[in-house]
Amino acid sequence: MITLTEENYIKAIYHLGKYGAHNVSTNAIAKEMETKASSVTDMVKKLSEKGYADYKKYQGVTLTEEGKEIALSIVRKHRLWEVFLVDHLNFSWDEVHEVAEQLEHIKSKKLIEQLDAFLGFPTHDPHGDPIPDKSGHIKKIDKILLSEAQVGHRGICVGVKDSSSNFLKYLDKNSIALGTEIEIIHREPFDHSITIQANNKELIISNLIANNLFIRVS
Amino acid sequence: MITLTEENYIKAIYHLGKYGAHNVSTNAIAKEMETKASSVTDMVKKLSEKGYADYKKYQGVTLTEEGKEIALSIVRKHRLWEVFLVDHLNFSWDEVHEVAEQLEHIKSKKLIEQLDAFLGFPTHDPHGDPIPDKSGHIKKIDKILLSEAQVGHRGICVGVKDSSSNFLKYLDKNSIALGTEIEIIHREPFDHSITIQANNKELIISNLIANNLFIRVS
DNA sequence: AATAATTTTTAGACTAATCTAAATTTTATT
DNA sequence: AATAAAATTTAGATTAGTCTAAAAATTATT
Repeated sequence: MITLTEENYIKAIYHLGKYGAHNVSTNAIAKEMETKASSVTDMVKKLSEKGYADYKKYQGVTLTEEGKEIALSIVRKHRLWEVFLVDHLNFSWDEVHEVAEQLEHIKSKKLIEQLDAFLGFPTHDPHGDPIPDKSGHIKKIDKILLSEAQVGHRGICVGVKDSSSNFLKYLDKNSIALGTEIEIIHREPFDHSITIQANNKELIISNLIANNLFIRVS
Repeated sequence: MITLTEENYIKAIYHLGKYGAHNVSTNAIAKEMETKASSVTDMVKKLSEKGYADYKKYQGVTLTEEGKEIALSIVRKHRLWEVFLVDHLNFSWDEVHEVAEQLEHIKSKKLIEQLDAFLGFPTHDPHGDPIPDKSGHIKKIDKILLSEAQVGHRGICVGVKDSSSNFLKYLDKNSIALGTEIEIIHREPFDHSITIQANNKELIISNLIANNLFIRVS
């Protein structure tokens, strides 16, 4: 049987290793999990013994196929619950994370499949992140960061990279949501801030903001 | 902070102490929790130190007001989730318990209040058990066990005492559900089995069955 | 009232997960 | 290549919850 703590470590390793298949470092996991490196060492040894991860001393860790499957099932549950909270329980996109962190550990195959059906088999969560299907497959859409878009181009907002409450509240305040049409009017060479047109209004956003907003160019 | 295990002990003490305010014995808790008496002793000491229970050596344990509040909030969550599973996720009443046991520990005030509203503020769960309101108040209905009903009387089924899967499946098989009209035709003196009329059919049920079905006499 | 049976508690050990502090290994810098 | 800095691991302790086996208290029976 897999414990809640093991699940959380597997999820952390998955998220840290997502881009590029390189080994995830002990310190990186410790930072992500807000724990100490020594605790991480103990746990990755255990995950390795149980067959969820490959670990060699001082060399970092990667997930095995079994580990990845577990990670994807947790991600799937997390994102489906987020959709439920936003679509049916009046949560806003900056409120869902904490609760979904708890709900993602509920174990019941029937529950999650019925929930999926109840929600209409959504493909993306409220932050635009893709929801793995029953067999763990993720449908990728070609999105780019707003900071990488060229002046003159237009696209629609399809996701956020950072989903911290502060960032999401900033977007709400400026009427930027998933589906919002955005045109890049001007990029300021000095600070890389960007002037965009959205909701028929011009808005200047900092490079940091632009670096955390995904659009699909149309 | 209260742990998951503490919550489960509090819930067990609540359920065992529900009828009559007498002290709950160590052995009774051990049986309910499927654990050893020595573990129970340790835990009730801890609950007592934390202010959730009153405990005196060899004398059993009762919940404090704070303990009762916690118990009621867990019961409320459990039963609301059961309604959700049955009403919206196609679970049958014999499948909900295990999953609700997990969901009842999710901590989020907003979640449970929004869920309550989403479900239309239900007053009873799929087994006919009352759902405590936000402030822990339970609305009691006057129900009696079918085994206590008099021959000739009629009523509607409003709850089950046992909610084990086997019992609930028996009821399904015999088309008895919450809301079913039942008339007591005959009681057999020898084994206390009862002949009832339900769904326009006569049915003989054992005393054990009759002892686990609640009706409201009409 | 004494003894037997049952219940409950205590003592001590175990596992999972964590931590601090020290030791070791790897990586970076001179 | 030697040394300094950073990252990682080990050793040993701690907490929550559990267990077995033995001791103590309560309850039942003669």
